[in-house]
Amino acid sequence: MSRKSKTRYSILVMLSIEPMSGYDMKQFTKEVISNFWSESYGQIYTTLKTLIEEGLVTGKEIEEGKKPYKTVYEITSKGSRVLGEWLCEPISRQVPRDELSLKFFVGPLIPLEVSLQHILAHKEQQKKQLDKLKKAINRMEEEVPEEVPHKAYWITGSRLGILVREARLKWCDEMESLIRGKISKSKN
Amino acid sequence: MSRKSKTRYSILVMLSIEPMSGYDMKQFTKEVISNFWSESYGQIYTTLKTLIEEGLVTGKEIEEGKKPYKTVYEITSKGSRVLGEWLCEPISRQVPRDELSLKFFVGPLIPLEVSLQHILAHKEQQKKQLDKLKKAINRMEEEVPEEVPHKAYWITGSRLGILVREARLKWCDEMESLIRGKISKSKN
DNA sequence: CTAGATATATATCTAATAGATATATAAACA
DNA sequence: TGTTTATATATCTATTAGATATATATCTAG
Repeated sequence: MSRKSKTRYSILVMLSIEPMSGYDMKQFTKEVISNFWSESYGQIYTTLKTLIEEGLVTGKEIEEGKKPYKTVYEITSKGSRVLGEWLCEPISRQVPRDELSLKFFVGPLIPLEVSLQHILAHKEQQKKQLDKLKKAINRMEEEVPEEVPHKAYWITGSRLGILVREARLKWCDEMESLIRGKISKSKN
Repeated sequence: MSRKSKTRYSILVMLSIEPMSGYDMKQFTKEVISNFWSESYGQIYTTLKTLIEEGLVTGKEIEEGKKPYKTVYEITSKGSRVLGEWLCEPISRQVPRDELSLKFFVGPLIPLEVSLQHILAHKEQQKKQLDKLKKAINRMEEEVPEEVPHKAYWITGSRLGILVREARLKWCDEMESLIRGKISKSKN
């Protein structure tokens, strides 16, 4: 079974929303789908080349005003078919690599004050992401017209991000009280 | 800033618990820390070589009975120091790559029956993991002696896995009713 | 008792990925 | 005016995922 790049499909997903340049795709991952996906330039530009060779995507150069050229990519009907097939395949597990959990697996090796800092930093970060997701849902509810078939999925998708971050925040509270308990015990 | 392999540190973490062979480490990731970490043989054996070169780890060949030799690795004091430094560094963000979310971002392109299958499969998988984690906590509470300083961290660590999986299960319910609603609408 | 499956153990290879950097122009800014 | 930020593409390397190869030992079902 030959492994298949997921970058291929993430590009097809993005182009199924609207035509974009490689730069646009990087922005899209950063601003719209950063909640659950990430791509680097290295992945985007090299994968675009193979997608064109395979006829799943076409690119045309565009010039607007004095700006330098850019290439806007579009998904082909073959590309849509390939995307459709992949969407129907079972979801493959995501490999877990949670650095926070790895570090606290040997929690006794971390000075208590540092442990506390780790937790507080994680809390802050999760809160920020939570806030961003809630705002995104509000914006979608107001601005995306009801006729857009993606709307309900986009909102529910953001809900997953919210629920997971709320869970992590709850866990941070548990870990924080474990650590604070150990700190106060150590002061006796 | 040169990138540093996280496999290095995951090996040091495992060896800080107890000496192990490469094979043991693979088993350890699969059975003990699969909740939040994963390593492949390719990573383990090649990284072990560089860790030995750097003096962070030593390996000695062992023979038990008729069994073929194996090499058991131990962390050195230098290794412990390096691990301790890494444990105090801020936690770097984990790159998000959630295939389930990516697919449902273009939910309208998936046939409703297939969407339902995806959700039901994910639900099943999360339930299994949840069950495994709950059992692991029970086992730890009973079998790990109170004097082991890691105990409270191990239990709280498993709690994170539980909370996150419960959140995902709750989301599955939301997504399931969205899809079932669309299915019944489509039958009118 | 024996063929096949599973567990122990190490090693290696390739495709995929993360993250950094290089390059160049245009626009914003201070 | 010089500096930073945004647009845009391209490329390179270290890291990682996943597969496969090899060999022995042990378990198990016919």
